[in-house]
Amino acid sequence: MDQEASFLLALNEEQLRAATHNPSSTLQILAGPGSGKTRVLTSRIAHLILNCHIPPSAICAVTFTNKAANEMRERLTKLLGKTRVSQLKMGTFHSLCARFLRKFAKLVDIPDNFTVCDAGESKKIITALLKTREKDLKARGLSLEPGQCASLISKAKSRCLSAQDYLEEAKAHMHSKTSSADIPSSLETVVGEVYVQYEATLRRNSALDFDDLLIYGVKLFSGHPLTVSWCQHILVDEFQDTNITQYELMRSIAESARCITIVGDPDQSIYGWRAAEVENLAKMRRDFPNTAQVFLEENYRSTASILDASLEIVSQDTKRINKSLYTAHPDGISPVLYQVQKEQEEAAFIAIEIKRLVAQMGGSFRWGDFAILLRYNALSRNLESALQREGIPHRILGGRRFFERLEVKDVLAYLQLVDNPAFSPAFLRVINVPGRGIGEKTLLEIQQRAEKAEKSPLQLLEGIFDMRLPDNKPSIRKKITTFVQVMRKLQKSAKEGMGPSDLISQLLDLVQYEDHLRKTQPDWETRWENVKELITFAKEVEEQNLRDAATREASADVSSLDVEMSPLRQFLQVSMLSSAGDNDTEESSQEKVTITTCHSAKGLEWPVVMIPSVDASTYPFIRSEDEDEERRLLYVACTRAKALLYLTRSTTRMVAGDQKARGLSKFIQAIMENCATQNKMPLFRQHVPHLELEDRAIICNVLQRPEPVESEVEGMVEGFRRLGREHPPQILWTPAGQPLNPVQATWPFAPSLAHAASASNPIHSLPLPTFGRPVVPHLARSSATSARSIAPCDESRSSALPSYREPTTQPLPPVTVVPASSFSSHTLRKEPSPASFQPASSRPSKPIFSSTEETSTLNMTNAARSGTRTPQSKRAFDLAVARPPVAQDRSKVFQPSGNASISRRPLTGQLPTPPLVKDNSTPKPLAAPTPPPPSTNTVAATAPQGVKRRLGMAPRAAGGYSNKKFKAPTL
DNA sequence: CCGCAGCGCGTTTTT
DNA sequence: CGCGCTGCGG
Repeated sequence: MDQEASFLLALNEEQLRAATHNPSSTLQILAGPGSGKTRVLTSRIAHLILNCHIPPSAICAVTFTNKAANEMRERLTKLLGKTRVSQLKMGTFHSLCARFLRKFAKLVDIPDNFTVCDAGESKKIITALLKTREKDLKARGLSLEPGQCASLISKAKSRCLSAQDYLEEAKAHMHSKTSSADIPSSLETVVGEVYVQYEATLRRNSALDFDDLLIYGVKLFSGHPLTVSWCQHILVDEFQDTNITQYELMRSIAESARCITIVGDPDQSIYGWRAAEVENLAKMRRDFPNTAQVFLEENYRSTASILDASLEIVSQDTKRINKSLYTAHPDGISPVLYQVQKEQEEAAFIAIEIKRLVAQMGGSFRWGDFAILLRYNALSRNLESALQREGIPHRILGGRRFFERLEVKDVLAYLQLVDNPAFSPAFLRVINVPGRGIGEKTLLEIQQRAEKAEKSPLQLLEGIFDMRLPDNKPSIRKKITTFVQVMRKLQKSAKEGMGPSDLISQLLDLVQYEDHLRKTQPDWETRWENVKELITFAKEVEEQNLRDAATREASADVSSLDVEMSPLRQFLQVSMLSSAGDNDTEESSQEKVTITTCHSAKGLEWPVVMIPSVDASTYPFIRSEDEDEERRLLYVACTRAKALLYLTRSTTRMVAGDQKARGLSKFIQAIMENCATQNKMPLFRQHVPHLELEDRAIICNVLQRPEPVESEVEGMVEGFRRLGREHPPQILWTPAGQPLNPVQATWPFAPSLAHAASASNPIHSLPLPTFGRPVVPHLARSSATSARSIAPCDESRSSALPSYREPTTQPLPPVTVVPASSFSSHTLRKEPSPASFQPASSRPSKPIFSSTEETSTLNMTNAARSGTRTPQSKRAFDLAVARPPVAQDRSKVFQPSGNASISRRPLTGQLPTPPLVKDNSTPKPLAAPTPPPPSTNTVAATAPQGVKRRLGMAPRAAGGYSNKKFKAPTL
């Protein structure tokens, strides 16, 4: 092992074993959440290159998302340097296949200018195909939705079944009278026929859909072994989410070397709906009998109480193979369950709580430390409103939403057509954009004529334009003139090598796209912004390409993949295969609360995670067929949290315009009941944690951050208190069932409409001191207690601690409604609120859209609408109701020195006796109630501004926490 | 061909 | 409630 191998020293025993396992064999790394699998994967790659002397270009690393690929690339660059990393074959299955297919298109009989067809376009094609069968189906009493049909075809492709295979399978079903689980066999035949036509359509259009990229990849690699002979080792991340085709792909790439490393966790398998096969883990061991397994069971991410609760969720699955997972981290704050009556209250709770936590952590949390994880995107509505109202900067990692917007798709369609004139989905999209008086009828005629002449629609129009072909009776030549001219101009520019960003600019100019938006779209301004955003994106891609080309040149990488691609084609491919959030590594995103789905949160982590809508219709999701997968999904979401985890729900949900009652998610209900009947300490606490010095110490310890200075905490807490925010009244879970009585008190959300509207004045938000680099006396202690610095100690791992349980919880009293927190116990007044304050610059540039594509509009007005002002004192809430004697928080285990007592113990749900239990059940107000300040200026003035701090030592590098650019969030 | 009004429907997850 | 689709009139 040479001296470059210092990276291996950072690994624990198991990680090291995984990273350095015999490179010429197959290996499965089964890694629980937060067990450092990315680190192991990158270390293994570095090991292969530095110690085993495998050339980087002979290594293939596959990730599930582009984001994961980018992160891995970043980490590897630190270990290996740019040059070597650029030579790695790295990316998602889809992007890798696309790159190889461009280069070797001829070998699998496709044109090299193929267009990647997105799901929307696929669906449109299928809709059109189904339309011709509508009557036939109806006559036979059958019905087939385009979406359903598309998904069946996609699933077939995910199993590596061609249209013919599928039809045969359908036939077999018919004869044996065994119908497939999804549909009756009579429909299956229809789907098979549509599948045949769909394939033909794609080929005619020189298009591949997402699944085709994989299928043709398999064809290429298995039919032409020379195209993968470079591969000496392939590594696959998130293996539990691969489907059969991806497995075949992996196998064909590994065909000659047979050296494979995979990382996976069956507990985190959440893509079954997309035909992922957890079975692949077993299949791999059958196909490669010498496959070794390494288990990574130590969690470095979360506090013990978060891990405990998460495991309690996932282990409800009786079929699950029990796996151990432990942490050396302290218990920390137990996960919070907070239930309210209305969805708006739930959103408001989250927004207020984020602010409260920021204050209580005295600037050690920034907005980017918070994530709100949703079951589906549409749940973001209320949250956006609430966050906007509170002036909390946030971003929606809506996945690919950006590339699905009308204006973005329009522009892309033009460019697709430039690159691939045969691609009629793009033609159909833009032929009448901007309006050229070409409607359904004209279009139909064009399509029919094109079909007859065996030409693409664009070719036909060019013929008519050049008068090589006759015009139609009502002339269409006039209508299409500008269109053809535009296309020709763009094609010429593209041929001359013009980059995509300039091409877009030229296009926008030629078709007067801004005018078109202004005329047709009510929210044309944001849409125009998006178009400009696309140009920026294009520029970034261009620059990246140039950089890559430069490093490639320097390294004389012969086996490189992307050399021959035109910048336009490159850009289109990246656009189709990446989601908006992928390249979102900008610092700006660090300053924003992240809202995203549980699915796309996979592999990510945040100090604070909040999961709303933990109700019976969402977890498991009503329409989901696989309850176990839903449970795992919640598990994945919970295990994203490092220090604090919140589950919230409202007892009613708006469905179809009116409120419907909804119960607590059964996954959580079961846990609550369990704890109650077994008289166990609840795994979820039902009041918001009041963070004390020791809590901050533990949190900062887990996050490997310096602790805040107490004066800072006091200042920010006071600032928060002055905002007068209160948590909406809580509905307590009780063992007997709930809720007893709905809350009668109306709960007006603090900022009035008037304030929300006049929010242009940002003064009312407190400009709090920025956070320098404090000297942190606890730092040494923090690192001493941090998990990583504890030497692996095997006996403690296996030895079960005495299953001792302290009878802690008194049966809960029949209180159902609890007022808000007792933190802001003064009257709500004309307190200037930061309601909806958000400087234009910090507003998300990718606008907040509703879940549906294209026609969605910015929905800011709703936020303002929902608050009704009730200038009544909320004091009653604070004073009248005593804190319920909720169970003591076992997280409050600490030693007077502030040194958290840390035991390395398996998480069994049974607790060792705490040496000292601090009762947190009657939190005191942070400060005596004071009358609200008379004016905004006072607020600003009283804020402790400009407190200068000494610069201290830099935080531990391992923590990855740099407060160089860090500004304390402004409340 | 385009814009508007009315109606019915229904809210997943992603490369 | 908001979206998309349909049918009608300019």
